[in-house]
Amino acid sequence: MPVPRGDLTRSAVLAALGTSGPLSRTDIARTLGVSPATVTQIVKDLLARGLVAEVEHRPSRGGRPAVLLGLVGSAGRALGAKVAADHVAVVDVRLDGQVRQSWEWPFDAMAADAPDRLVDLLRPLVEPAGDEAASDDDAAAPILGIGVGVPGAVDDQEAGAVDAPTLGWRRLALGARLRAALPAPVLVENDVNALAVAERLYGRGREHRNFLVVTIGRGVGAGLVVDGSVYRGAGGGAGEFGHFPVQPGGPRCSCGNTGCLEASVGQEALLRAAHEAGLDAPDATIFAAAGELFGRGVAGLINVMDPEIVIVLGEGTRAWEHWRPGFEPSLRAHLMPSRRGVPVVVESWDDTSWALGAAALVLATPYDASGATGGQGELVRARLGGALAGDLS
Amino acid sequence: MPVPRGDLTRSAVLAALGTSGPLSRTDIARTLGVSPATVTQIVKDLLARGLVAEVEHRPSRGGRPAVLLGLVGSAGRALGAKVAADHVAVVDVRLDGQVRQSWEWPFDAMAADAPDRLVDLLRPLVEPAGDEAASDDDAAAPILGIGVGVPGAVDDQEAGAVDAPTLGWRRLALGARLRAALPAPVLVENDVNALAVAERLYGRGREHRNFLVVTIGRGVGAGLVVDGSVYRGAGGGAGEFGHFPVQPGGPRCSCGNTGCLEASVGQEALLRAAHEAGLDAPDATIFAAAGELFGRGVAGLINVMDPEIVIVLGEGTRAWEHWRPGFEPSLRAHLMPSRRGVPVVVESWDDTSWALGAAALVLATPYDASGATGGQGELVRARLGGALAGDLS
DNA sequence: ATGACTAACTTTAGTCCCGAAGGAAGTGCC
DNA sequence: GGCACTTCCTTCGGGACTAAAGTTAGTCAT
Repeated sequence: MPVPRGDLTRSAVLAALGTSGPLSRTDIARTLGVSPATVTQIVKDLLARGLVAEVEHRPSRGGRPAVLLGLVGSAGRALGAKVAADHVAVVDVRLDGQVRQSWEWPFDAMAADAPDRLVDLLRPLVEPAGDEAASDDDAAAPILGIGVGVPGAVDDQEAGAVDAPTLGWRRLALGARLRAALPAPVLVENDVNALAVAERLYGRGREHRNFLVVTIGRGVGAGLVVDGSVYRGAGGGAGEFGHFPVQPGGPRCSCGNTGCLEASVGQEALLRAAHEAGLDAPDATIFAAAGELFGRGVAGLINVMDPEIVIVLGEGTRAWEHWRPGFEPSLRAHLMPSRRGVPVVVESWDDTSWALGAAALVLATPYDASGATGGQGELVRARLGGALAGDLS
Repeated sequence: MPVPRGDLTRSAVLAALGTSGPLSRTDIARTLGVSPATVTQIVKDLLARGLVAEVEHRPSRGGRPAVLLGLVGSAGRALGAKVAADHVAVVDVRLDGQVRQSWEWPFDAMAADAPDRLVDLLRPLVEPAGDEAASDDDAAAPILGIGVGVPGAVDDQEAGAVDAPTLGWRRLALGARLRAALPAPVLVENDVNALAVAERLYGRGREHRNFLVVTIGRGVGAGLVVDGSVYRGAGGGAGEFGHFPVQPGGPRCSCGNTGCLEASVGQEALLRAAHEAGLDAPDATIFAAAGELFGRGVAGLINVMDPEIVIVLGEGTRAWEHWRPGFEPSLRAHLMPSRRGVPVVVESWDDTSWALGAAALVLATPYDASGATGGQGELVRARLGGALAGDLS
């Protein structure tokens, strides 16, 4: 069923290589649903530009052996920044997803000049001091763009206007501010959605077109991946799982309502519960109660979204053994029968994960067919295409 | 941002005309994001086939007047059938959405030969007795296909395997059975999803690409429209809103769990509550409690999906004045601040609505770019394209 | 080795759609 | 009427992708 997809095929080829490891031309044609002829053409161009390379020859099983193609990791890199209320984490990632370097700085998001401070942090990374630039081979790789993950709703990636109550940001045009001050495309997105993109590119999501990413930590969030791409909703607010009403008459939430999931199982809620019980840290009882609510919420989400898999991430997963006893039974008890088989996996987590997600926004752009990234996405693509071998038209 | 869409552009043109009334060629080009040149080409072909016609000339406002194009309603028709536990409702609908005729028959879905009985009901409609065939001009219009809406999950429209506990159907290959016995393409789909398609084609959904359809009646359901098309989930089960856990420790549901929305606010639950209170019919108190739960559930859905609008449908809406007092305050109390503006509209409802939704499955097929309808969709398209003017290739 | 077979590519002729430029059909002003 | 102006539509050359038919490079039996 040939469904042409415009100039995006070139990006799709990069996507296939970026997400599914080395592939032969025929593999690519098959996975993209594109004709082998087209792949030949496009690969010819990509080889000339130095974006892909012939990696090895897969031994034949009775036919001409396949030539495996791979992305040239050093052909580009991206910066990813995760903005939290009190700090900023940044990573520098190669095109193939390998982390080159990471940083973390204290940051006061509430400050009036927070956007300018963010620029101050990022600018040196985009324009390294000329002297030490040559110290690393990869440093020569062009920066394709900067991804910024924020804990809030972003109206669209093009405009980059952020509503993030926990950062004290209200309709802040972060995208425009950063773009004006930094010499690279900037993509701003909700932090959980960014994680979902990363998961789709490099994680379990590679094998699934419909899945959910759920995070626990300071807040509670969800990323909805629908037909292979992240669903942003009408106003970029899809996946606001933190304000799922799970507890009638529950505690008041920062959003003003009562009974929100986040108000009961967010980090702050757990600490408050511990404090009220006269403890230093949440104990098993507190975690069990939180796990019970979280399990019910996730079950509701699974029932209504019918995903192939659910991936649990976030700082909270470090204490997962405490969550599990409450979570598992509650989840199973509220899943409808036909959803019982949906795997809910908890993945490992480290401090750079959020920032890596933000970087994935940029690295996924060449592969993005939905056009959600708008003009900035075009810029990223242009940098990737033009930077190495110049204009080969 | 030109994104070619393959041979589907022809379908997209029909879609635009079918959903947005008469349009000029330029209008079509604009709404589809396609070049005027392409529209000219395609329209030329469609005119030759008799699928569209030049309707009138829109007076100019200082330029060449636009020639408005419209669908030729009599170019095709579709049957839509809604299967319920105790009856089947069927409609015969023209290409432009106008209902030609409707029927309703008692039906025992639990019977072992239910699929055969359904065939018996539908066959005469597809193969009308030759004598009276000429009585109606439209009867000459080819039947493009038969849409069947069922209250359950359908794995995919191509296979048409149905899981519908309320009908006693478990992995019933309804699609295959009907296709083997009826001389027309058959599309089987969840009834609420079918309604969502109809709403997208003919209702409020015309102006929205992201919205929710929520139904109340015997059961509770939801249809999720994401980026313009109905999201079916991994196993066709997306939108199973009836098993949203809203009431910890609530009544036991037919699915085996407790606290499901449907177990508290479905028709049966309301009648039982009335009976337990010694009443003939649910009173204000019962409706208020149900409305409260329903409002909370809908709020959760809105918070997590971020739709542009929510449309409430189903038999239950006939008694909406009883639901509202419980529903409205609960909904507003649980919506997060940035969702307060999302309109929740209750639409009028009549007995043919479900069946009309099923018919919309077929009528939307020519417009469907997602490929969800598979081979049957191709057949529908072939009938539409080939039937009138023959093969013009 | 020599062919039979298989699978991975490549070439070729053709289709679909686009951008750019131009023709067509009106209004409004002199 | 004549001329500018606006908007709608069409024609034309070109790029992207395809299907179908080759070509290449291996394995496997004889």
